[in-house]
Amino acid sequence: MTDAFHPRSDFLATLQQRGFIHQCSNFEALDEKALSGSLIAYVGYDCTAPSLHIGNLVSIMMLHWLQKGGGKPIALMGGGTSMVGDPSGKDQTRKLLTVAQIDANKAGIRKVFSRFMTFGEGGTDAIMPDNAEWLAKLNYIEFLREIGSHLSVNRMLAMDSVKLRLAREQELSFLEFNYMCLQAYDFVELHRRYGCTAQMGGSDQWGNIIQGVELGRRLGAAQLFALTAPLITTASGAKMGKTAAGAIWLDAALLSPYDYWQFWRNTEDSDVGRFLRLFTLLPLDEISRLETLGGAEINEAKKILANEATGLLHGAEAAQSAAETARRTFEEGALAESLPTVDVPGAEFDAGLGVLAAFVRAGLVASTGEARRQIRGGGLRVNDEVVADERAIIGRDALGAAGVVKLSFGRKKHVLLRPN
RNA sequence: GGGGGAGUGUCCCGAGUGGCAAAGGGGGCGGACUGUAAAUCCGCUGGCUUAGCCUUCGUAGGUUCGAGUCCUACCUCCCCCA
Repeated sequence: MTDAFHPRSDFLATLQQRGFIHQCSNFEALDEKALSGSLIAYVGYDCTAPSLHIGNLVSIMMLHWLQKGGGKPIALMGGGTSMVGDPSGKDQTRKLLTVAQIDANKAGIRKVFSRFMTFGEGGTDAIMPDNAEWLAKLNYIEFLREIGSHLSVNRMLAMDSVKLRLAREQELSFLEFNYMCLQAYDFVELHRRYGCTAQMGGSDQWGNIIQGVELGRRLGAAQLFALTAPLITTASGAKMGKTAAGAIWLDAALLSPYDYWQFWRNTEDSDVGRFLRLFTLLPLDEISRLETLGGAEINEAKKILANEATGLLHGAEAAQSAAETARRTFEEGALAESLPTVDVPGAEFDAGLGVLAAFVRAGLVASTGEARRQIRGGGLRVNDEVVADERAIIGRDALGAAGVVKLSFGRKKHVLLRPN
């Protein structure tokens, strides 16, 4: 739908060229608004996990480009909506979170944003309100009269998120059903408070966002806009960032910069160009050059992707250090001391540490049973030697010059064990 | 309120008739091949002090040498009737 339209505003032009746009409620009018330089737009983030993950990165980048294009980004914390839980795209009701959990999650989530946009009091400075500010003190009857009277149940029942649940005969509680009402109200409230006129999000949010747009119109507010990004999958169709180890978290405490760098380094060939456009700030002509690299040369493009993406999130220094660790580990086969390290009491080394326990201790495998299986499959190595005997003992003699033992799980996951 | 059906390995789907650590997928992980890619092929995919032991089939009891499988009660969900 967007190919035919050529936005005049920097903001939309950039988003379009970089592949951020899936749907827009009114492309021309939004472009007009952005061109006038007064576009204020928001993305909502629920506090359902201790950190945001890579799936949230697309919308964060949208906020970044918004600010760069002269707009004002609002990163809305869903402290209030997290009390309810968004049923979109889910088959089952999510467990209700406690207030304490939500607060803890919120604390983990908010710190990411300052890396992607500038916060402050100025006209295009980003702000970060929390919808608990207005949702928590809502009066039920008042809400029903003021807002509920403008929301159509017929309309909501027709929404995909609801229709799918009903069609599959899966429970949809009244609580969850209200989520979209609250999100619609958020949009209107942000317009009242800050003059926000656009809401952005993933394509799964389209229905919820449109509810807000329509509510705004019925309440006689100014025209509101919906702008969604496509669901990002890998070329092989998998959802981004889903690995057995868990989600690709944006918080360094949950996923080290090194592992984050590795995630990007392992991008599929056919995704490199698309990901460079979405997840880095590199100029487009540079990206087109990089994506024409073929064969093994595309590895260079992947390194640049990893450097840029990691640099954005964790800083250039962390990115460089991750790149260096990877270079030594993979290209030289040398022992890089900056690999993730686990300390083990020296006494255990003196006594001799069983391989099985050692790998569990390093966090590379989940149980001794798994360690055993991996040994049978040839997947574990100590100091680059394949472990053949599950009864093997790691003692002080295994410590190399650097005073550490290198444990490897597969080709790519390495941990250093250090006695202390 | 009456009648019928369903809940299986804590990733998901899903066989399962008294001998079951439980078929088969998907997903994931590992190995081979490569370029730290994809595709392909192979292996693994409850826990432990692993010739063995322990814990799993909605929950709690019961029958039996032995129960995912049979019986009873309960919980949850779905369908039909009211």
